This record gives sequence, C-alpha cells and structure tokens, in this order.
Amino acid sequence: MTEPSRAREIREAATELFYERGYHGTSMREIAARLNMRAPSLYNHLESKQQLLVDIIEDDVALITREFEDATATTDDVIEKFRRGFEVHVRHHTRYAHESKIAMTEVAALEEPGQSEVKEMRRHYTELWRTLIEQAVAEGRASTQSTNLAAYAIIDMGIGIARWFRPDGPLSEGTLAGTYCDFALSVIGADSSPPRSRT
Amino acid sequence: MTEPSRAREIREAATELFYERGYHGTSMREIAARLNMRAPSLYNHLESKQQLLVDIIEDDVALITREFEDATATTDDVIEKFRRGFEVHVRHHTRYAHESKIAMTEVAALEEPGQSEVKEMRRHYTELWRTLIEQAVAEGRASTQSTNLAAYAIIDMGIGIARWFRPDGPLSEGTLAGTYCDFALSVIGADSSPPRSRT
DNA sequence: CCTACCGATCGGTAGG
DNA sequence: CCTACCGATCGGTAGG
Repeated sequence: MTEPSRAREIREAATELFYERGYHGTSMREIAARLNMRAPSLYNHLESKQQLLVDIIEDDVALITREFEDATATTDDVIEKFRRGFEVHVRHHTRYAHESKIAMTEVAALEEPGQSEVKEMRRHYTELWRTLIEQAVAEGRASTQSTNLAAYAIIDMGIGIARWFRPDGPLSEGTLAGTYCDFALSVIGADSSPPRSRT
Repeated sequence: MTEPSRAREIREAATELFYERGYHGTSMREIAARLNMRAPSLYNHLESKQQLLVDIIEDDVALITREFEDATATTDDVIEKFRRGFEVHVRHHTRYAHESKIAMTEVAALEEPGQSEVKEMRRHYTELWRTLIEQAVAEGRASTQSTNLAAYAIIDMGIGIARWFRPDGPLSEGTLAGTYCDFALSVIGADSSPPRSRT
C-alpha cells in the first residue's frame, strides 16, 4: 500500500525544493534526503530529473486551463464568465502557489520539446482570456481598447500572487479572490450590471 | 582604455546568460566564452559568481526605487504622483527587462546576507506604493478599500512585463506605459480629474 | 531499496 | 590574460 504513493511523494518533495531553490539549485540527493532515501532509489519511480520538472509544469498549466474552461462554461453572461474565470485564476495561484511559481520561473530550465510545449500551452491559455475580453467589449459590457494588454495585465496580476501569498497568513483566499476580481473588472472597464434585454 | 569597461562587459554578459538560463544554469565558463576569455581570467575583475548576482539584483532594485522617488517628487498632486510613479515602474520593466526578471526569479539563489538585503529593499519599494495609494484614498482621489492588495496588484502587473516585452516588437514603450497607467488608475479607483480647490 | 562508482562539470586557485 | 589543475558535486548506472 506504500507503493502507489511513492512517485507522488517524490514529486511533492521535488515541487517544494524546486520552489525554494530552483531546478538547477536542487540536487536529486536533496530530493531523496527529504524522503529518507538515497538518490539512486529515486530512479525506480521516475525517468530523470528533467522529466520531473516537465511533469510538474505541464500538469499545472493543463490544470489551470481546464479549471478556466470548466468555470466559464457554467454561464452565458460574458461578465459572469470573466468573473468566474478570474476567480479560478486567482484561486489556482493560491492553492498551487508552488507549482505556479515553478511554471513561471523554470521554463528556461526545460529542454526541448518540453519548453516549446509549455510555451504553446501558455499561449493557448492567454488566448482564452483575450477572446473572453474581446467578447465582453463586443457586447458593450467592457470598454478597454487594448484587449491584448488587458489580458496580459490581469493574468500577470494573478501570477504575482504565487510569489507572496501565504496560506497561513491573515488574508483568506476568498477575500483575495473577491478583491482581485474587482481589480480585474475595472482593468477591462467592465459594466458589471446585468445585461439589459433588448428593447 | 579597454580596462575600465571589462568588468562592465562581464556583468552584461552575465546578465544576459542569467536571464536566459538562470543563475545555477549558467557557468563561469559560459560567461567567459561570450567574451572570448577563459573562466579563470574573469576573476581578475570580480570576486565570485555570487557577487555578480548580488550586484545585478541590488543595483536593479536600488535603481527602480530611486527612479520612483525622483519621479514622484516632481509634483504635489497625488494622482499625478501615482501616474508618474507608475510610468517609471512600467518603463523600468521594459528597459531593464533582463535585470528585472533576474531580480524577480533568482532571489532564492542569493546567499545571506544578500537575500535578506534584497527582500528588505523590495519591502521598502512596496511600502512606497502602499503609502502613495493610502494618500490618494485619504484625499478622496481614489476609492479602493484594499490599499495593500492594490499595491501588490499594480506592482505585479508591471513586473509581468519583464517576462513578455520585446523591445523590437510592435508595441512601443510609450503606448504600453500609457495603457498600463490607465489600468493602474482604474485598479485603485482613481478620480483622475484635477483636485478641486477648497471653497 | 541499497552501496559502489562512473564521467562530466562545477567554481575557483596557483603560478606565471 | 593564459594553462594546468584542485576538490566537490552533479545526474545517473551497475549490480545485487
């Protein structure tokens, strides 16, 4: 019964160490030491150090993308989509702050083809935001004239959270998500009142 | 006449490599190779690899702080201070995108006491923003109720620029600064009209 | 899961 | 500025 979780334990230890010291600043011996193992034993559960990084980053980007798509699919109102999508964005960067920080910081440490894959996944996620903002503007529910920059601005606002948020701090995830949603809505110049039915 | 610039050339080469591959992902041999030197020769111009990183990061944080203080000192209107300060913030992250990205990404690679020094410098910079936003709210020129989070949000918005901005891209620094200033003003709920004189 | 060990590479020094 | 070289450490393999 200890067997199926060993790979996951290794990955969790690696995630913490990559978060604290970076990929190149972490040795396989250190990861093993966290689990009271020796470095060679790790290789019964993984391919390589590099594969560990690829898995952590790709899974994180895939997860936030899926969370976004699920959350925005539950309503037709474009501002409500935006609100739910951004709440997911913020909450992801608090709940998976370590993975998110690694995904942001260690892209350069990815070898090909992993690096290109991750960049493509990120482009896709950004594109989802751009499209949503464009739609809000097209429907007259938001006023920004720079959908491109607005997308970058609100995404980066959320990513930053992963660098300073502390789960045990005084600020709750819910308060943070609410306040940041207001920030994001004002960046795109949102009219947050419900849509008028056409006369 | 080649002598006084050698240290600077080394630092510039190190900045580019740390930006591309990270501190631990860059070797002294690679830095030397960029300048057609051998690694041991570098040590005629610097103390250690670590000192190179400390210098790059501390100078960058010191510079943006000074730029902010200079820019905000040129007016008494609090919203105009905010606007000039944020323009400096944005322009810094485009002009010194490499240094800024290193300063954001490689803090964990700093040994003590450098790491604590940099964190303290950053706390101070954040504090300047918090104070400015609080003042704007106190004067009735901004409406946010979360000066703390607003400070984080607009700072992170600007920092993010260092990751995607390309000086040779289609977007000019001026356009970016203007658009982002509007974003930041709306985050704090700024009334951007000039202050009424008291009746 | 371990010990023993590999070749490669690291930051840095000695000495000129 | 160089060559020669140091001890330490790296990711990973062999073999059990």
